[in-house]
Amino acid sequence: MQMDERKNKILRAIVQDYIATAEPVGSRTIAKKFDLGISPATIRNEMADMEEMGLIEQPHTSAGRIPVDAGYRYYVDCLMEHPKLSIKEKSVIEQETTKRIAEIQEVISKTSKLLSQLTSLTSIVISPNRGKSAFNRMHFLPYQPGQAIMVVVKDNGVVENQIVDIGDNVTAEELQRIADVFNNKIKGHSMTDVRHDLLHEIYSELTRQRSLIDHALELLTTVFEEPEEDKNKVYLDGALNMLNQPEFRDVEKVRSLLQVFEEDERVKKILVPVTDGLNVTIGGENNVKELQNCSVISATYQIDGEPVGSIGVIGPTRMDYAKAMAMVDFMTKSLTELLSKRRRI
Amino acid sequence: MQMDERKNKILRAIVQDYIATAEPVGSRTIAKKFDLGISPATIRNEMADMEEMGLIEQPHTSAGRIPVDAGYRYYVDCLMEHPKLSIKEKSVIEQETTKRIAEIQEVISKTSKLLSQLTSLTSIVISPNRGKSAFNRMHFLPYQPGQAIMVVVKDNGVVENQIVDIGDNVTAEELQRIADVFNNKIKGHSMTDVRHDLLHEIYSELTRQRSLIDHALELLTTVFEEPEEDKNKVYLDGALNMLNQPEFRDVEKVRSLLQVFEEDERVKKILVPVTDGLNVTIGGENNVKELQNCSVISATYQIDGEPVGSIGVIGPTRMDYAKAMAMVDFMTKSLTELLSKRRRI
DNA sequence: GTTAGCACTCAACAGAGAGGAGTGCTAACA
DNA sequence: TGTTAGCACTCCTCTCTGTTGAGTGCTAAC
Repeated sequence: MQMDERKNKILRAIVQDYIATAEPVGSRTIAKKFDLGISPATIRNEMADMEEMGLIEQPHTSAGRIPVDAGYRYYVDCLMEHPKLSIKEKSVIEQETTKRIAEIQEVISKTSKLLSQLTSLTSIVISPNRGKSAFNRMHFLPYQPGQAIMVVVKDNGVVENQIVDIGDNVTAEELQRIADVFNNKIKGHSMTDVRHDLLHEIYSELTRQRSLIDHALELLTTVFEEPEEDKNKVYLDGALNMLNQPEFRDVEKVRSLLQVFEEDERVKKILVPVTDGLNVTIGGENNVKELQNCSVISATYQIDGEPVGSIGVIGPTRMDYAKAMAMVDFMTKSLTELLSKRRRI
Repeated sequence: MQMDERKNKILRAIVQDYIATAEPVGSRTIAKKFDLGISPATIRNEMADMEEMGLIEQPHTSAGRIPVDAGYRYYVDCLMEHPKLSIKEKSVIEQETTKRIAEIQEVISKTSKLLSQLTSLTSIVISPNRGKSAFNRMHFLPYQPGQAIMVVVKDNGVVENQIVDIGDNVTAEELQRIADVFNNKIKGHSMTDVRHDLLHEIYSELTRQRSLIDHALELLTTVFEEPEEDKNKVYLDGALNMLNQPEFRDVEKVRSLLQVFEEDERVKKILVPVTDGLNVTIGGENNVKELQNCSVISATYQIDGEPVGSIGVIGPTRMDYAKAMAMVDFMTKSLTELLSKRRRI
């Protein structure tokens, strides 16, 4: 059995009307609201066909039809029109994002908030792994007896400082010498590089301060290790938007959903990694079982052409896919641009 | 009309039973469950009295009694026994908190999580204002043309760095001179002090670099301004515990409650500042109107004898006050101790 | 002052009936 | 052969009704 043009029109009507009203759609409703030029009876026949094909279903005998996962899937893949964002929507986004924002975490957080506001859905953004930044140079500054301030500059321009325990009898000159050796040897290398290749070389140059070197290496490692808060941090906004959906009129459902949202690890699982373009996960396709009634639209944003994080929205399967997809798409591009622009050095 | 011992016993029974079951408590129930040695009829008479006194009420004519705010208040103030935490509970807390935790924010966050877990309520902790730290000294390090790294050491030992725009034609020596002036003049002063008293002096010493000084002051100010994330940050955990309460079977109530929880400013308002001891706010006593059906138990924790932040739990008015109060009390002390211990310098 | 007895109230529940939305089927029609 | 009108049928939803049971207040007896 094939989907002809008329079936397409009817299915599109069903999905769109159900998205708008959250009520099962009857044949008469379609005939009235959508000008298809055919009678309710004909529509009924077609609907019976599509029910057999597994695209729609009846909640009960005397109800209208609602789409099932496969129906949404077909709608998203084949029937849906892909509207551009309106000028107004774009300008809102641009207004919000062009405010100079210093911190990368703040950019992400703002993006997440904006996305949930504009879609009235729940937004998820996973922050980029800063990682992969290489060592550029280090400085030591006096702190107090037995301790120094170690300032590390990374290749991506990030500056970090840390208090370092040193022996009581280490002079400023010795510290400077250590810094010099580090700066000469490991500039442009990541910490793993150092561990693998350069350790021996560094040791041989500074045999006298070997224990101090060990210490400094240890500390550098902690600097280059992602601090917990930067490691793929999850931003989730608009969770309460879900409560506006009639699908979540039941507190039990609300609880199980919000419980997922509270656990970062499970939220991360929601966003399927895609390398390019938009990913749409509908209902049962989802790998988190509490979200069997939800759909997820996700994408990957990039820094200098390299995918570094994910962004997406989540809503009931009955969501406005067209709008949500346009939003996520635009925000992904906007974020990619924003993050690539702000890199310096 | 006075509360005699028998009324006390009956009210205590009503409150305790209602806390446990969330069902209106009838005279027969009390007579059966609590061995008061009087008949249901007598209990009914006493209950009628107490209803007149505004301590309890009937949801409808043929229902048992439930406490109203004033009833809870009387219970908390006069009737409640104050149990100590069990050895087991204490050991759980101690086990969790004695794991060495480096970051103060992490201490707070752990505390909040623990508190909500142990009470099955929603916990709120407001992190201390680090503020009030004074300037100790500053250093400049090279960054790239036109920019330098400004490293600031505060009196409390905190080290912070920031990228500073300087003119292209500013030499390292000039920067050093500026640093020297700052280090001599404003050591031990807060930024407001500087603004008020020392500005003139600094200007006169460095007339030549006046514009640069302005810039440096600007930057110092931002360093000494609390970064957004540290400014009385709100930690809220176990919001979903509320959904377990039969009081929140209605999604509308859930939404309005969670909406309050999402706004830090409103959450802060929930915790009434107290200088000493525990504060119990019951139902309508609360200043956030969405929480008229909730009670809040809060306290203030200290660093070196000075109150710096608040901690508390929030639950339905029908909460286990005794347990919650014991928990908050213990956690407050534990936090105070933990934070005072870890200060150095 | 306390208690047993009793009439009364009212929420909660279940069942019955009406109304209505929507279907599938059949037969007629183009 | 595809389309449509008509009609019987299904089943949800709402309302009404009666029943049940928990719990009360009142009265009178102890």
